[in-house]
Amino acid sequence: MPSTTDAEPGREPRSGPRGRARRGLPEGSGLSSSGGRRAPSVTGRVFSILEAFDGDHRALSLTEIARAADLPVSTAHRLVGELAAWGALERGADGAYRVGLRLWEVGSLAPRSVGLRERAMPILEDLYEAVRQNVQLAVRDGHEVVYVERLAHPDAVRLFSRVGGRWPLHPTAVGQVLLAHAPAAVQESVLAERLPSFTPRTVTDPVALRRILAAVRRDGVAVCDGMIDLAALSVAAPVRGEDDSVIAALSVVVPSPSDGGSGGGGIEPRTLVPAVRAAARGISRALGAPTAARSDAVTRRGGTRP
Amino acid sequence: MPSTTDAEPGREPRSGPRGRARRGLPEGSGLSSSGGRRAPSVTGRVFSILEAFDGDHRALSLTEIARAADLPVSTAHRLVGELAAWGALERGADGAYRVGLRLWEVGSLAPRSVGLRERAMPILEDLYEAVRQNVQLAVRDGHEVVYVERLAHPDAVRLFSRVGGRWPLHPTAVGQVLLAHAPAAVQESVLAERLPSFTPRTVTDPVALRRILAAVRRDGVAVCDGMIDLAALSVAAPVRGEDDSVIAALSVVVPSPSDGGSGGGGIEPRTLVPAVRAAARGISRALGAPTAARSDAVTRRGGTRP
DNA sequence: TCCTTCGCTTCCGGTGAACGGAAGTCAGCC
DNA sequence: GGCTGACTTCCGTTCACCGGAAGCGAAGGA
Repeated sequence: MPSTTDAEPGREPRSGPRGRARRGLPEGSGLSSSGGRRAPSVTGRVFSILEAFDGDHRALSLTEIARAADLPVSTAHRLVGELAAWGALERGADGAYRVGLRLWEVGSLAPRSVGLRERAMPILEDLYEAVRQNVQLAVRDGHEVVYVERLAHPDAVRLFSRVGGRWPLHPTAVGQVLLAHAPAAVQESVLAERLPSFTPRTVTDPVALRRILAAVRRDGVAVCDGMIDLAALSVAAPVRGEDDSVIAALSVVVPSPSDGGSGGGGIEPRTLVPAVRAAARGISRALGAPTAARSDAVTRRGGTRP
Repeated sequence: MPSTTDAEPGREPRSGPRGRARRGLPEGSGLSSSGGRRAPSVTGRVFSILEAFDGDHRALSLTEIARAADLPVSTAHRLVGELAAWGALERGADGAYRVGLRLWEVGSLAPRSVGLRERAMPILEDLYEAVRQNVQLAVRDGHEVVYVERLAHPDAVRLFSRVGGRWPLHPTAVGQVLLAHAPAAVQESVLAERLPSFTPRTVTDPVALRRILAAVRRDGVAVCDGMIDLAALSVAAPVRGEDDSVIAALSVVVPSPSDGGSGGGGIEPRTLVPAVRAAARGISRALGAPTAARSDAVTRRGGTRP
């Protein structure tokens, strides 16, 4: 039994705040030179070096890497040297290390991001042209959404998310779509967590969330108003794969009408629903989803090509 | 002296055909159980596993990985297990391994690809809207171009390149631009190689190529007609960074007018030059390039937004 | 049904790759 | 000139890694 894929243990919730050692939690405060556990494989150390980089830390010195990865400098030096020799890291003229092109190349073979992206792109383009706002494509990984693609108009609402970035599932429209169609075990496990709140409008109550998820399944769209940022409202719809399961979600983010300030010339969110739904079906069809193919005539955009 | 970045040793030219062992070359043929050299670090083995994946091999079984990476199955099994546990690889329901989302995430922190891409995207979009053909953004790595982004219209010429893919410098317009502005050492070293030919029109003669590079520097554009694919013509211009050095190249690919067949309703390539040049300057400006900023008024695209 | 094949997984003893403290080097700064 | 902080090199010890071999289980053929 090849197994593994489905049950998914939720992949350790994205290690704590950076800089904090990644050992256990046993405070103790002591240097713990003997007690502390550690995943002591070379591979593990390499990973912890890679994890030292994130959206806010794209360039790190050797010492910073060593500190973030909780490794002795000399060890970090050796490993970083190997990583840089292969091209996983690159060293700038300033001596700082950055993620290298080679690593990006391999990463760009990931079917769940780039593979998906390639097929979705033309349709995302069209949707973007139509709304001239933020258009996002995301997948679920464990208990989080990972943004795979994003087209952003310079004048559109500024978002907190980022291509390659992660967010919790419950306060984002894409997350709600993905959660609503996730295996029951995942849903329960998310609902059992204490969910973080970002604005007064963030829904964190399990009962309320459960109701929302049911609505999302019923309507085929999720609408999130000001749950992460009071100024933004997003509308998302599910993207289905060959086996008709939901593998991604598509969203448009516009200024929130309920946000007093900026939203002035905003679009009425209701009008976005058909466009988002149609685009999501379009992508599903491009991926070979059975149900999307059925209503072909209806969903087809623009004129037929001669 | 932090060094390293510039001299660039050309990074071992993308290991041979896959499946071929990666040991030295000493044919010998023998099992070489004792003689054979090998880069025997764990990190190196991990890399050779990652290298087993490429555009034509996005899903591999354990045995295939072991064969491609030239590792004993049991060793591959252990390492692949660690990679999968972290998320660098993912195992599908079919038991095959694919590149994982986590690796893609880290890769998407690479400043030379995604960082560049993020700033270039809006301008690429506009150019794409204008020409409705293939628009590409690429950087140089050693003696190759690496394609960082690509917008392709469904009806445009089908290209051989791929986001995340590599090609030699000399037969591509982006490559010629990047080579023309590369450090002298790199240029000489490329010109000294025996350059592969792809079509009858591929320029491989060092003298001719040198002339082309000079023209590219003079004109600020490269035009490549049918050097990789007789049906395609591409026009490229340089993108400059903060220090005014060329860090990327932008191109538009259209059907070749000299190609008898399809090119029918093609665009006259000459007309593309200003658009490509303007877009490249636009990106340079967005990146903070000094020369691009200067002629701001001239390069500014479209009307000012109210 | 039994046998073979093939791919994956597990086990385990020997060993050399990796570890990391310590010392050396180099800038920048007081 | 001495100090600080970051990076690099050295080297003896040790334990993580290696990989052959055996065990499994599914698929296919007789």
